[in-house]
Formats: sequence, C-alpha cells, structure tokens
Amino acid sequence: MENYQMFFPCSSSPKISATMMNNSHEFYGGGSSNNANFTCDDHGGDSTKKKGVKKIRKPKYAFQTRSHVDILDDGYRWRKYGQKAVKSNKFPRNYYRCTYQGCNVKKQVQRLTTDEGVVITTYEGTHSHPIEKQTENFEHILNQMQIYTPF
DNA sequence: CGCTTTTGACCAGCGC
DNA sequence: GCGCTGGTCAAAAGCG
Repeated sequence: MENYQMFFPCSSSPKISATMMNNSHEFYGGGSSNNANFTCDDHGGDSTKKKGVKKIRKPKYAFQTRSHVDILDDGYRWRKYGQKAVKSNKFPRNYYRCTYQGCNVKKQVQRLTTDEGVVITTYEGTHSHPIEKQTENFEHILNQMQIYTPF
C-alpha cells in the first residue's frame, strides 16, 4: 500500500455541493468514530461543453477532516501560494500547490466557521508522480488527528 | 543559498 | 454596467 490514492474518480455522486462556501452542514457527517469524510466533485459534469472555454473539468476531491491543524501532510510537498479570507467564514482559506515538476495539483484548506476543529481539504487534480514520503503517511495523519482531536 | 511563506494587488466570472 | 467574491500571481522577507 504505497499508494494512498484516496482520490477515486467517483463521477456519479454530484450530490455534495462543489463549493463549500455555503453552510457546510451537510458535510458534517457527525459520525461516532467517523473522523474524515471525503467528497468527489465532477465540477458540474458538463455533458454539453461550454463553448470551448477553459471550463476544463478538473477532478476535485473534498476531504473533511477533524483536526486542529491545517497542515495535513499527505506525503506530498505543498507550497502555499495564497491565502484568502472568504465570506461566510471568519477563517481564511489557504491555497497550496504541489511542488513537483509537471504536477500542478492544487489543494485548498478551509476551516469551518462553525467548527474550528474541522478542516476541509480540497484536492484539485491528480498526482502523476510517486509520493515523496513513503513513510507511514496516512496512518500517521490519522494518528495526528487523534492526537489533536480531544473528542 | 535555496526554498517556503506572507501580504497585496490584479484579474475574471457572476449576480444584481 | 457596476460591485463583489474568489482565485492566482508576484515580490520580498524569514528560516533552515
């Protein structure tokens, strides 16, 4: 299990709102031992292309994680390229980018304004290169979440 | 010395 | 047509 590709191409689930700028209440599964929820977004699933605009459908995967730390190291190298304070949320949104030649995968982390202990990590794109950190990445992440999650 | 992070400004798209 | 929000890029500073 060297590849923690949790980015399955689930294109038959346009249920979750792509932009979580709304009240992401539905996002919160609120399970008992359920620490993280993942969501796949097909970017609208355009059957009819929009007149050739740059409306390229990029696979977007939203991950909701219960953690107090925004930096969830998934094994890749991320470089922060922007931070924007979105409306409807007192917490700023962080934009990260994968620092790999040819890998233009983007990631944005946002914290829920209603639950500061919950962060939503949205991955945009797919990594086409091996993980730089083949260590116990995901397992370690879960471990961190447990550490930083007093719940 | 190199890389990463930080803040501001600019641009684009959408709504009203 | 104007305003607003979101997103990205760029330059500079700080840290390892």
